[in-house]
Amino acid sequence: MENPQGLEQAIKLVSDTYSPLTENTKADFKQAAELFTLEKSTILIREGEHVSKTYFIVKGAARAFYLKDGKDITDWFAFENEFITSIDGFFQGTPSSYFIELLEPTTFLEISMQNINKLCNKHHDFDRLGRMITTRIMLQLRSRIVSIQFESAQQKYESLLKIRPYITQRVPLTHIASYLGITLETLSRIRNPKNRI
Amino acid sequence: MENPQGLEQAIKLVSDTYSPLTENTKADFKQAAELFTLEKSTILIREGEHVSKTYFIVKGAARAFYLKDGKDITDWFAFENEFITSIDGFFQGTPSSYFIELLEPTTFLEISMQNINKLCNKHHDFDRLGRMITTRIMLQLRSRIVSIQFESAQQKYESLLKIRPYITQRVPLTHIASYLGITLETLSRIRNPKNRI
DNA sequence: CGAAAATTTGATCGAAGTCAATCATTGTGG
DNA sequence: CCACAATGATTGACTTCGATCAAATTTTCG
Repeated sequence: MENPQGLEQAIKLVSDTYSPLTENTKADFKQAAELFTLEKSTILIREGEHVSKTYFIVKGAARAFYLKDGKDITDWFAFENEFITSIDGFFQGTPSSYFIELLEPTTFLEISMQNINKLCNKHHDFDRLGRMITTRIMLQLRSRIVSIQFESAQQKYESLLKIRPYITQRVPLTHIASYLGITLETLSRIRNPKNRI
Repeated sequence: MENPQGLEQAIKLVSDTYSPLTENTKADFKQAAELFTLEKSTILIREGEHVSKTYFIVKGAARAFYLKDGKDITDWFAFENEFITSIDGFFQGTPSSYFIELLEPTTFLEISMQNINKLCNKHHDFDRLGRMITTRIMLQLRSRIVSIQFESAQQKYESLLKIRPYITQRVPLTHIASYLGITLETLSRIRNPKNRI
């Protein structure tokens, strides 16, 4: 609760981006959430932990990653106006298989599942907001599957650049490579114009 | 509306499977939905069409597929107690990139987006139901991405069998192969125990 | 029963992985 | 404030999994 003004603005952002909330709901939302600013590389969630919170990025960036045979695999990026959490832990109540890490100094809104449930029960429009958020994520996941499934490494990279043109300026290539399901070496070759036919 | 009893049971199934509905909401739901039984191979949605309806499978099976360079790619299966529609067309209002086809003689509940919106506006618990359904699909999509991303053809097939042990009895291998993002030939070799190391 | 559809099997090829070494950039402590 | 360690990215040689092309075989169903 570093800055109540900022929190109000963050809530307005959520409401404007996903689904409008009444002033009444926003007021309760404000009581239920907190705003933080933390430095780059901060780990918000660790593998194996119980996950009770989700994060909405106001300014900055974060990623979700997991370890597969010791290798760091990025599964999700979140930038301004997007949510991030350990999706399995948060929604299924199971221990997190993900880490959530800040990629930049980041200001974010934090809210617990418990408070979300309270708000959902009290306010129809907050439940609606939840539906809109999950719907949007569902659609993002779907198009990612289509992309992964039948695109070459090159095409996958280009598809990502279309959705997130700025990503290479903000995120190390290693994370982009593992997100795309290709190796760092392959990504490097793709990006090198000398290797074009 | 072949069988009003069946429709009532279908609605109970939805409510029991995803999120409880009050009797009042169920009554309105009943007015807004219809029950159909259609034969195998019926196409419910075609590519390019405007999509206004979603389907809940009571008995039977369906798949969503799209054409990529003329090839038939299965993107989604739905069996008993699951929903299916053209996810992009239905949620984004864009022309469908999918076909929806029945894989067996199938009894299903049909409801339009217009009626869903009406029910969502009128009943908080119906909005909640929508949130639960999209949340579940979101989680399914997530674990599918993990599976596609870093599993071998063999592992992907085994992962699918874990979730849907009966699938090979109900669905042609061609569709399973394209769903897994592998060729029919590779799937055939995987399934042949002679090819095991 | 016979045609069409579905599946299996075989031979070959290529995109991307692995392993390994080098080069570049960043940031921290002496 | 520079040095040098650590991290990040590039390049090269070789390998492999699964795709492709082609044909045979099995199953399904009118």
